[in-house]
This record gives sequence, C-alpha cells and structure tokens, in this order.
Amino acid sequence: METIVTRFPPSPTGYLHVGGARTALFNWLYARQNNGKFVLRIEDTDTVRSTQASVDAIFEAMRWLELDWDEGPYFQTQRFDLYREYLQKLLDSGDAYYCICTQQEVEAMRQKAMAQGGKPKYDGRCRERGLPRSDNAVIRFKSPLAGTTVVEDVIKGNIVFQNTEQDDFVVSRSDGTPTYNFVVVVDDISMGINTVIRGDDHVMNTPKQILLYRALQSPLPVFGHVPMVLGKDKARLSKRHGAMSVTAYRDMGYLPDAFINYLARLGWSHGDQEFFTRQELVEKFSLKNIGKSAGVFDTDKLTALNADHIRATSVRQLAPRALPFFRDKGYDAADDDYLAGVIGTLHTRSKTLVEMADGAHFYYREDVRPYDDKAAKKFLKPETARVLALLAEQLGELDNLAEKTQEVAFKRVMDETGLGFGKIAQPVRVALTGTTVSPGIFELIEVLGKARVLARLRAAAEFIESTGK
RNA sequence: GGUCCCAUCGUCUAGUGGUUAGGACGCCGGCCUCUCACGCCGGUAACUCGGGUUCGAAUCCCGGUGGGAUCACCA
Repeated sequence: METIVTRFPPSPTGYLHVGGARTALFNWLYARQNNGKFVLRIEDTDTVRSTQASVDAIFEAMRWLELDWDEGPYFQTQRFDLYREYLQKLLDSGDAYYCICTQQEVEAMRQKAMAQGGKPKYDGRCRERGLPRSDNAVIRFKSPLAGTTVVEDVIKGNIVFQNTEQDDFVVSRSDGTPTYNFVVVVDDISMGINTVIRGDDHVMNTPKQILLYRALQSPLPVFGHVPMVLGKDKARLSKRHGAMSVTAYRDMGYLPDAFINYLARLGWSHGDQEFFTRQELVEKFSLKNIGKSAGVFDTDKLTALNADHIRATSVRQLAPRALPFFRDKGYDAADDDYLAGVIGTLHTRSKTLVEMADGAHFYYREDVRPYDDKAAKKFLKPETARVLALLAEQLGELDNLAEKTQEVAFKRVMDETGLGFGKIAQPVRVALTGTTVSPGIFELIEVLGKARVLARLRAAAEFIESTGK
C-alpha cells in the first residue's frame, strides 16, 4: 500500500488560527493513523505580507498542539528554481503561453464581459499568438475550452466544473514569480503529497489544480475539503469573534489535548462519543465521518471538554502545565509535593488552568486577610472566635493533619461547643481561605499543613476579638 | 450577478426508508452535601419550506428559500 503523505501549508501572514489548526490536525491525524508522513510547508511567496514572526508563531502553535511534522518545514521562497523548471515543462508541452496583455487590458476585458452579462474572464487573445518570452510577459495556462473537470472529493462527493468557466489563468507573473495555484501543484507533486485535506475555501481552486496535474502528467492526490469554522454569529471566524489565535487558548488555560479533541469533534464525529484522548483520535479518525456543513465554534463546549480533560489528567502531569499559570498570579510556586496537593484539591473544580490558579490563591498567600467583606460579616461573628481558637488548640495537639486524624479534633470541638459540623465549617473556611468558596475543609487543611492552619485560625480569632463586640 | 457548496434542538452532532428522532454543551429543576464544584436523576428544545417517489420518508428525486465559499499578475 502506498504511504499516505499529507501536508499543512500555512502562509506566514499572521498567527495560526482556529480554522488552520483544524485542517492541520486533520492532516496530522490522517497521517499518523496510516503510519504516513505529515509535511509542513510554509507558503511565503507573498513576501510583502509574510513575516518571520508569523513563521515562529505558527511553529509555536504547532508545538503546543503537539502536531509534529516528519518533513519540512519547506519554504516556497527557496524553491523558485524548481518552479521555473516546471514552468518550462508547461511551455514546452504547449500547455502554457506568454501573454503580453497589460493588467489594464485584462481588466477591460472583464468589464466588457460583465457588461454583456458574462463572467469576467481573460479572453485568450494571446493564446495562439506563439509569443516569445519577453520582459513583462506573464505566462498563462492553456485551459481546455470544452468538457468538464470533476473533483472527486472524499468528503463532499463529486463536484463537476464546466471547463468553459475557467479562463487561462496566470501561472507566472510579469516579474517572473509563480502564482499560488501553480506552486501548490508543483510542491504537492514534488513532495509526493497524495492526500490533500484543506479548507472549503479552496474548492474553486481545485479544478485549476487538477488541470495542472494533468498537464504535468502527474497522478492526482485524494482531495478532501473540510467545511469552515464559523463564529457565534455564523459568520466566518475573524478577529471580532475574540480569540482566533491558537496560542491564545493556551494562555487561557486550555489543555492541548482538550483543544484538539474539541477541534476534531467540530465537524467530525464518531457516533456519540465526545471525549477522545489524542491516541483515540488517531485511531478513530476517518475522512468519511467529516460532516459537510460549516460548524460554529462554541467556547462553552470547549471549556466543558477542557474540564473533562483536566479531570482525566493525573496531578503529576498537570503540575508542570499548571505551574506557569500559578507563577503568573504571583504565587511562589514550584513543582513540588505542595503543588501536587493543591492541584489535587482543585482538580475537579477547575474548567481551565487559569481557573485553577485563581482557586489556589489562599494556598500561596501567607496571610489570607483581608477577608472577603461579606464572608467575614456573615461567618466571623463574636461567638465563633471561641470555636476557631478551640479548633486551633485541638489541631495543635495532633502530630499531623491528615484528613483522617483531623476527625478527632473536629469531634472534640463539636462536642464541646454543641455545634454541628455545618455550623463550624463556613467560619473555618473563611478563616483559612478568606472566602466562602473553596475545596473541602478536611482536604484543604491537610494540604495547607499545620503551621498555616494554626496561624490562620488564631489570626481569625484575633480578628474577631479586635473588631470588638 | 456567475459558478460551487451546505441545510436535524440555541450550538456540536447521531441517524443512511419504518426510531417515543438519540447523545453532548448550554439552560432549568432535584438529589448528594461543610461552601463551590464533581457525580447522579429529571426537564427544555430540532428534522428550512413545497412538491413528488413509496404502503411508509429526517433519510431518495425536483423546485423554492436561507446561509456560505469563490470569481486577481493574494494565498
């Protein structure tokens, strides 16, 4: 069986966006699943808009998503000799010709055609003139004047184009640089790409490219055009929909596996399954289960999936990923046992790593004061000072504050005060965290450790005394 | 406007002639409970319209409508 070779060819004119990431993912998955090759090619022929910063941003995003490539990155700007070679082949075989019409003349042809109700096309006036090479001449491809070109799309089915719709498009500009449709074909042929999975917006290019493959006497790759990703308003995803850059999602605390899971499920399905590990995706992905209609990017669903992935990831693996977010909050955190304990209590409570870091505030603050105003008013009342002091005293007598051992201390406090656990939990929580929302009291005490717990309980008791009454 | 594509709950989707049209997110209840989550239980909500074909259409065909893509010496 032929080795599957796929590719991802971004143009470095900006960051890697969500739509691009999805086509990269599909190509990667397909290659991995078939033990094939995944090629990265940078389409930087638009030298005006291409930047090194964009190239770097794309690499960074690919690395974050863990979409590793087997070949490349190739840069089109370094392949001009090859394009020239193929251009000559086209000229030699009579499939292309020089055209000396100026852009203004061509524009005039279009206007005229439109005025007559036709489609705007180049009229082919240089087609049979046998013009020689000259300074400002472009090279045009000689499109067939009749017949049809059919794109056998693995996800959309057969798409038929009348060749009369096609005009003789430019393959080489007057400055000698080759155009997009031409270089793509040359690259795909020379790189041995046999599976082209790309965005929907390329379908109209495909018949042109097929014509080029034929003229170059090369076998066609398998084509698959995946539907677009839309924004909430059902319009094509763009800056006004907020985060478009893939790395922005990294910064918002999403896990790469959650992100690719979401991206894969947007437009592709495997029965009712929603949660996929990277490995499952590689195993179960299939071109034929890609849907035909465009999908709306839904951050809520991505977030829910992210929560699932966080929960499915072990604390040990989560720690290094969460650490940068903790540091961002200014916490003096390290990848140690304490962090593991902290994450352990926040594991099921965090939808994103940012949320996790937010929820960890009290673990990394020496003093939780000032207390949240409402929390203090409601739970740190005069009568609770005694409870907190008592608890500090009881806990102080214990060797360690493991969840099990704590029971004794709480039991004594409850016995002595006659209060139920429900009555003392919130005051304790406020004393230890400064707020009314946190992980469970017992687990939190264990993680915090004796020193912090005693200090905070006493501080709260003092706080109550000092506020008087 | 030409060409091409698409059409199931608000969103992502399952469905391939016979289903009470299923799942997930969201939303709304409830249970659990030391708060918040998690978990569990329940609810809300869809086949774009009109014609066919058929004993029977979400499923097949035609048309309408709606949405999208694309019409460069940009990629």
